[in-house]
Amino acid sequence: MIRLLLADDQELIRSALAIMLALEQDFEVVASVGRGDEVAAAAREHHPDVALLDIEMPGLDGLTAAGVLAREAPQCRSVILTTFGRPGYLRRAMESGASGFVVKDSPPEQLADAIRRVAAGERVVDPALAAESLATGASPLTARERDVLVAAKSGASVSDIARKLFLSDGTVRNYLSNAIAKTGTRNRSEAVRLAEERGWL
Amino acid sequence: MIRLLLADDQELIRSALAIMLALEQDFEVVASVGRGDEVAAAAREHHPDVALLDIEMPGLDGLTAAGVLAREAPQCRSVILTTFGRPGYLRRAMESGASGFVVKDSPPEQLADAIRRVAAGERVVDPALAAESLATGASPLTARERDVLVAAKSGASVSDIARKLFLSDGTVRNYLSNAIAKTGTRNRSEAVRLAEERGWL
DNA sequence: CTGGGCTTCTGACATTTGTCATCCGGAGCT
DNA sequence: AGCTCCGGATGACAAATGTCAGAAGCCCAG
Repeated sequence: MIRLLLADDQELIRSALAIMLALEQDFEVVASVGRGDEVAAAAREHHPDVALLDIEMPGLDGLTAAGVLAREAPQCRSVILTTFGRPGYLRRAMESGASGFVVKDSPPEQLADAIRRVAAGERVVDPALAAESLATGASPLTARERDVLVAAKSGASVSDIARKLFLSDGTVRNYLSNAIAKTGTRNRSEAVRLAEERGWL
Repeated sequence: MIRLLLADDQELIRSALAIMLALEQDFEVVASVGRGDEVAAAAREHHPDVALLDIEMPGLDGLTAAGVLAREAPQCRSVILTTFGRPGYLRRAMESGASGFVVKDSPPEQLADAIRRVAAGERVVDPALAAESLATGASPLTARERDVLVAAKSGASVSDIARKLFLSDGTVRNYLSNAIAKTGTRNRSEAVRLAEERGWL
């Protein structure tokens, strides 16, 4: 019997997944939470073998939650289950100690299969995604360049960003300029979009 | 017996929902598609009473699909089932002839309840969302202002937008300036974000 | 038919962005 | 000790963006 923990902020999806997975004879859903920061406590209480984590959750995102689990409940392996097959997410998931990565539009048997293999100690990754991940490669951005892009996401002006990061305006403009050059885009918004798509933020 | 059609691009979610809904004794899932442009054909073939439509789908979005259904298969009512509770989506859903609107993070009983009521001829809307929809009100943007914002979404420059819409650069700048003023924001990107959140695009 | 709103355009202007060259100090490597 | 790379900064310049006033045509409601 494989004990499962479900973490997804959308109740409807969480319940539906719980019901679907419970139909498999060797699965048992022992806990189900709607926030990333409830994952660790639930794992301590219910001792799941595998945690299914959505990335987008209030409180704590799934990638970070996987890292916390790896430290605090090492007997429980993590599978990231998410909408977006961003290559950068995959990389970060693996770095955070997750054992599996499944996108929400894969066929249902694939999820069950992934869970069984992860429970057995294997690492499982959507093959199409793995290929793309290798192709797009790691982020070319430095830490600061990333910070500036993140701050620019909401449409902030140069001086807004400068104030938020305690930098001078000119420095911010330089970082933005570098980021634009490295991403091969033509302005701030394009750079933000591309970096976000690639999972570099 | 209420006959259901499911349309959602994420296979996992679609299957999970199908299994969950099939557990209700008075529901029968008669069709399940992954693209908006397959909805009408499936409805013609399987005569569902209620169609559950996600908004984000390849081919044709759920809102437009609801409009098509209303014309081509009027005996089938539509329920929009989506991740985002954007007030503007609700308005557009109702204008396209949908009978219900449920967000994906509502509790599962609420979905079943909504389906039954819609099948019985009622209109059903998430109450919290309805309130917000009235509060934020209709879009203050003119058709052209909206066009320009849509074109600006991907980070295009003024002249890119101008070429795409067959306008002069100056005109585009005026529309952008108006849109920025009407949204009470401070630049293009903020205006785009806000308008998108409000469902004005 | 007159006024008002929307669309489209122009030109002028101030501000913001993006680019470039250059500089300094610290961390890390050889 | 030298070298290089990165973070941080300055100043200057060109290009893009945002603002404003004005003007013409169009359509619709009163």
